[in-house]
Amino acid sequence: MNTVKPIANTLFTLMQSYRVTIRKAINANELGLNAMHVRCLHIVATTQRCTANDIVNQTQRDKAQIARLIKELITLNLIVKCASEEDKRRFILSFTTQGDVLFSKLLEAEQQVNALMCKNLTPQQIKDFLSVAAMMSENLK
Amino acid sequence: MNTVKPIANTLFTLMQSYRVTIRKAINANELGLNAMHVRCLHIVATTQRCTANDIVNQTQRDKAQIARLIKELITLNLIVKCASEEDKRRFILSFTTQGDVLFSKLLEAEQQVNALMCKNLTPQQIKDFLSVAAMMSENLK
DNA sequence: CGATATAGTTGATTTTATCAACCAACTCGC
DNA sequence: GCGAGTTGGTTGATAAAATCAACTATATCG
Repeated sequence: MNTVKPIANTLFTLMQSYRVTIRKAINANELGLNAMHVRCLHIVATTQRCTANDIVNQTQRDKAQIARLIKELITLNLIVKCASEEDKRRFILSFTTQGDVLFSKLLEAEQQVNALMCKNLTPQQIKDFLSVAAMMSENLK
Repeated sequence: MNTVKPIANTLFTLMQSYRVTIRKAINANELGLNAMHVRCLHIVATTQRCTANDIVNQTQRDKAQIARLIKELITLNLIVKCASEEDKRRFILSFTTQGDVLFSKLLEAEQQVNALMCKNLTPQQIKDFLSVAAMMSENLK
């Protein structure tokens, strides 16, 4: 029986270590944040006038799940929603001051983990790595 | 607000594409197999005299979850368990003929996806990619 | 030999995700 | 302008996945 170890195993191991390290760094357990919460925060941070629908589209997840995640983030006082002037059905999501603080902490943790990951690697190695990964991703579309 | 895009995003996108492509290739939905089933199959295939406890240790998951996954794989007639002679508490897991067939199909699908991922990349690029990934993983330990 | 540890099983519960239905607001063709 | 169809978001119900807890049989060790 062929037991060749595919590329995915290597990447899986890497992503698993990454997740564990980040969660520890932002105290995710105590804050009650899971991976999807974090992904939502990233999207709120990077999408102009972010709506629930933007998150649905970018995560390819169910509307109900996203609505619940948003509600939880609002309850945690990390984001607020205000009515859109252009379309009364939609709400614009933005960070609270507390949310800003937490997201900054998250970014800092991510950058520290990035730096740790890249120890003993040259900028060229990292650049090559990223471009290969991007091409692989593109090859799968 | 700093919105630097970390390495993890690139990898996340790649892993997501990989998962979707593999699942399609082995008809995971029809077979009722999820990612954890597949991981268990991989571990059964690569671990001599594999026991439930081996899977628990390698996946760092709860005993109950692994027991249930194993039970499901047995129900699907993909694996069997027989008593260990050395220790009456444990069972040795192995593939059925049908399980062999499915796992071969899984490996083939993985190799095809690997090949697709690596299109237009040189062996050296892939080798570098893997060694960088492995070093990153090692850096996070 | 008895206390403690371990492998596996199962019940109960929690967490996460999905399906379904709904309402308000918007769009578009007539 | 109007009505049928579409869209954005909410909530109930349900399914799937994961975790916690308790247990029994077996093994280990002082």
